[in-house]
Amino acid sequence: MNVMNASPRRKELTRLAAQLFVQEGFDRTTVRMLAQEMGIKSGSLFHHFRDKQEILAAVIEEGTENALIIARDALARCDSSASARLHAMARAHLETLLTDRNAHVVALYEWRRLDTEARAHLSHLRDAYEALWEEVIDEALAEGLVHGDRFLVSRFVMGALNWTVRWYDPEGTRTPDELADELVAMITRSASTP
Amino acid sequence: MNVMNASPRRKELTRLAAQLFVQEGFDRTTVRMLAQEMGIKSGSLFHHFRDKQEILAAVIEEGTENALIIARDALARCDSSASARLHAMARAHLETLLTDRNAHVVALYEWRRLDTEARAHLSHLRDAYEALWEEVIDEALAEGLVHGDRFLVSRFVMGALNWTVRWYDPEGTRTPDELADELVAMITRSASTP
DNA sequence: CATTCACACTAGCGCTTGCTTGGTTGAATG
DNA sequence: CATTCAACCAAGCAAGCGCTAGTGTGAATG
Repeated sequence: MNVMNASPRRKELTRLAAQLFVQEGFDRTTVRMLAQEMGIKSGSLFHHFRDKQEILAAVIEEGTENALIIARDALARCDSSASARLHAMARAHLETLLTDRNAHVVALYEWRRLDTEARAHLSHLRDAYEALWEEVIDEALAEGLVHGDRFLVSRFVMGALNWTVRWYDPEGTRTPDELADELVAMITRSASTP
Repeated sequence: MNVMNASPRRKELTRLAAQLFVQEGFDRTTVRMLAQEMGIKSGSLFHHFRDKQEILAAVIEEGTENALIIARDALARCDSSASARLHAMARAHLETLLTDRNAHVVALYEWRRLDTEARAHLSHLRDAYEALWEEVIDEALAEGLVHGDRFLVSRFVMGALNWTVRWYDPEGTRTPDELADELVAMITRSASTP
């Protein structure tokens, strides 16, 4: 069994697992289905993962780590104005959500299937990500770009963005960036949409 | 087996099932757990419901029907201004979401576990509800209360509201009505929060 | 050339699952 | 008082579940 997530084989298996978990749900995805999708027999699966739970944890960990990296990167390379940072954060959020879609859908829907230890570990990652949001929201509040309670605003914004996985059509006319900008415009006083 | 949802016994069983589905998730809730919670044996369950799927459908149907009733009622009894109707709709949404919480959490999380027929039937109910929202949003757009695309705005608003089931604490200081008003204020140009 | 190692296989154990079957109640109905 | 009927129970079947044990590879390592 591999301990690190780093093994390239394991990373590929994790990606496949994410896809199946989205299609069928975690509980309905059997180890035999996972194995078949991976082109191996069900027993061989446990060479890469201790148990089924660990596959779920690997999927969610991957997704959340990617989200953190992309968000930090976006914030680092953008303008330092509150508006620019707000736009960058919203765009980064949708970018991860919609490109790394499978992993995030799993994280949103199957979080409760994690056992206590995995949940504790992954909570830290998620908290780090949410802290980024609250930071950016704080700056927007300070500049009067948006109004309201910092906690509430960040929850509302993340809710609106996360909900997109339910209805957004990548084949449609709107790009994720446009979507993000529209949301920011909606909660921002100065912007206008003719 | 009862065909109608109307049997009082069945309604009570549905309520209990909703609670268990929230605690454990649909797939992890066994018919034996359901039966025990209901104070009967597992076999007796199938006198009330054709199969496990039908219990899930009953839970979601109940919740969605209630949401429709409450929303229509709220719209009927409120002022006819776009602002009043927007507030009423948001408040109604959170009221159902948080009082009939179990059923709605199940609807949000376990929708995909429904089979094709049940999903088709319940989709109509849900569409009727969402149509109410788009109507109210349309009026708000027409009066210049909010700006943007009708489709996008309604999705963003519903996302922000539905997301509350993940973090809202009924024991906390904020009432659902305050929450709803805060969200409306956030997307509304004229309001201000000192 | 011997050893190790990652990776895969076969076979199946022990348990739980949703659901069925056939029968028993106790109250309401004609 | 015979009949009906919703509601329940006891017992269990067939299928599927996660996971384990033991073994076989071919490539890399010493």
